[in-house]
Amino acid sequence: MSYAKHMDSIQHLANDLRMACQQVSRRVRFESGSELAPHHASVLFKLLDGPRTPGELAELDRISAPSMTRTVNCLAERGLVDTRDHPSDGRSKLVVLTEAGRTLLDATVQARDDWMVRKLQGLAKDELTVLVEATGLLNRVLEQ
Amino acid sequence: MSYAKHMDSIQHLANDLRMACQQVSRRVRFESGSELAPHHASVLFKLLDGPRTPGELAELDRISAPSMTRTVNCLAERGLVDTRDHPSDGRSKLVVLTEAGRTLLDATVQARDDWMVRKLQGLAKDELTVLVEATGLLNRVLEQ
DNA sequence: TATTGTTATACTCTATAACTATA
DNA sequence: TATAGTTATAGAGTATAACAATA
Repeated sequence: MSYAKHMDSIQHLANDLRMACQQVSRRVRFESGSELAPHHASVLFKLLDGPRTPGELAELDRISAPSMTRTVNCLAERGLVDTRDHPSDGRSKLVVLTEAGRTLLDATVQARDDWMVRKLQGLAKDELTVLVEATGLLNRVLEQ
Repeated sequence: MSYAKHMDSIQHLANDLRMACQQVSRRVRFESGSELAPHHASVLFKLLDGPRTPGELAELDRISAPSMTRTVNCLAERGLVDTRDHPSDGRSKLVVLTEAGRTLLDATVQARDDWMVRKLQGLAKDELTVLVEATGLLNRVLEQ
């Protein structure tokens, strides 16, 4: 395979793989029937590892601080998060996942995974093996 | 491999693969620097194959007809689409991509593909082969 | 009478600017 | 003086309900 052709095939792969990933991402949201808006789910996910300040959450989701204030208030009213005083900075606070928040998040993850499992169920074992390897590769390139 | 273990591995794969696809989808949007909002890009993409009525566009993107009216008006003001009379239905119209719309869309696709190419560039040939096969499998399961 | 698209209106998420409290 | 978060206000995208024109 020539250098040029190799490059060309990378570009084709880049386009096809990107579009396939975007399709999966879009359809899992539409078709898994979540009760959780994307930006709400996104915040709750980030609280799984532990408490975060509103500022951290805003930066992680690339939205403004006032927008995150609103989102956190909304999640708190729904009982999905609580806020605590920050242990070392009196200006700040910590947002933590409640039991209800964790339960709803678990259900959301499960619904999305169920959708994906249904899609994968028709595949042969060697095809699943290819996807396992591909997932590892994707995670590796995403670290860049 | 037992049945139970096989099922378990499918669930793990489903979760890992879904999250990897969502990461790709999210990061390609954030990091490829598009001038085109997602819902605008989505409409322009659907016009690549040919003209569509506003109703068709609304249904394809799962938004209401009034929302699509607004989006089409906005795209028309930016010169990215034009509207024509529908040839056989006087109530309807056809939305068509302009030359400027096609140019911007091409640039958007190229920026996203370039992002993906950069991610893939460190991989070996056999790893790229795995991703080519995986892409085919993803497209197959997405047809379901 | 049913359907396509638009207008009227309202709600949500986003942003920037101005403000309060603390570092 | 700088920083974390909130409040005030506005813009954009979405929705439902009511309306116009055509099938």
